[in-house]
Amino acid sequence: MKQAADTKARILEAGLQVFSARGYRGGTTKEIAARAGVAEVTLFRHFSTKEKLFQEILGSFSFLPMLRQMLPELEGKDYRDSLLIMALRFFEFLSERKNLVRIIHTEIYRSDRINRTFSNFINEAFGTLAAYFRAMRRQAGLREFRPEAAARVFMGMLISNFIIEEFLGGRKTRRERTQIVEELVDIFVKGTGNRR
Amino acid sequence: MKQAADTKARILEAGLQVFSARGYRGGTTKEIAARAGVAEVTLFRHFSTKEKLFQEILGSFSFLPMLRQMLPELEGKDYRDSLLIMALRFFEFLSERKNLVRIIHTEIYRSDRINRTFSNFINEAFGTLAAYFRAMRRQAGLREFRPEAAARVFMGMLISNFIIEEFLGGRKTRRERTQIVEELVDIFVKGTGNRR
DNA sequence: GTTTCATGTTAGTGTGTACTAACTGACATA
DNA sequence: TATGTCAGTTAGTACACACTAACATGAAAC
Repeated sequence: MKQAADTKARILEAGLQVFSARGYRGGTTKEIAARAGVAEVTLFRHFSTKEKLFQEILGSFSFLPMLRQMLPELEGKDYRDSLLIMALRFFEFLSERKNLVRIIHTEIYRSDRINRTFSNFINEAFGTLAAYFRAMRRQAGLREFRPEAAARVFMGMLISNFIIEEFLGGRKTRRERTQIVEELVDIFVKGTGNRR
Repeated sequence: MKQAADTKARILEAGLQVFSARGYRGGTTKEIAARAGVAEVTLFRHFSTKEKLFQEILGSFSFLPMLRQMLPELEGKDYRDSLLIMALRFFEFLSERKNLVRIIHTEIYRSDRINRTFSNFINEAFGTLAAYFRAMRRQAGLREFRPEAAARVFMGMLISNFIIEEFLGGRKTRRERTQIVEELVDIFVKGTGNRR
């Protein structure tokens, strides 16, 4: 039974990789099983259908808990520093879940479930971030701007730059990536901050 | 022969819709033919393979000519006004090609050709925009910032917000959309501009 | 009126793929 | 020793899908 759990985990990991590389339709149970080092029939013993396997893989994506946990930690910190930390952690979060991000990115129109999940995720993240900006605007005396708009700009520039860096651009070192994120954040901070 | 061209166009349009809704693998020649109102065999008379049809559909995407044409028109205009015009036109451009954008968005990892095409597009657009920012920085006396970073932030916030609005969010009126874009641009202008 | 051209109809072929059935073997536990 | 669990092997089913062959039809061009 310990072994069974292990096998299941290997299949999930293999599924993640294969679906990420080939999409849901393109990823065959045969290839997934091969990559997991099990017989195809074993895959079906753990997951009754391909769809079930897919759903289970998706279950692990959520950024919100991390965001919620991060916000209190930032209390008292400088506005720019806070944003930089958030941005870097967000980038890291996405990096660690690259394969999952790619699946969501490509399957989002075809799967109602992904679509709903992701819409909720986006809306909650926007809401939470907007609340943060609203608080900071009072507290740190920022410019006049709609917090919702700021949340959109912030997340938007991060997500799309992550995707471009990660999936389209050439490999970057950690150092280079930090530098890019820093520049993005700086422009944003000047766009919403008061002085400096 | 006039009729033949017309039939071909209908197949291309149907292909665009079907591939957009179901992806390349998910879009069947049967469904495309049905939507175009032709027999499946007619589709294969016009396009020897499904792949050829797909490639021909993709051929029509390019933003760069439009960007190049737009830049001279903006000469002499206010920095903020210029950016707002560019942003709105870009949004409109994407809206008009919604289906194509969706295809690129989802097929980009699976098709080398799309990947190359799109990488070039992004790099050229970044380059052109960066040149614009470099010129403006001198001319309009903007803050110190790396033009490449500015180009990234600008395109990034627009693209990702377009995708979120268009494919995930609820329907928006033209007025609301303009408002959102305006807010994004404002933050960006404050982030890079000198005063105001 | 005959030929040509674009398309339709019907009936396939070959292949890939999700999923199943039936049986076998290895190992752990009681 | 007996039993239950987990996985492998082999062989298969059913279906969807890209693509083809052969012949028919209707309209326009000559």
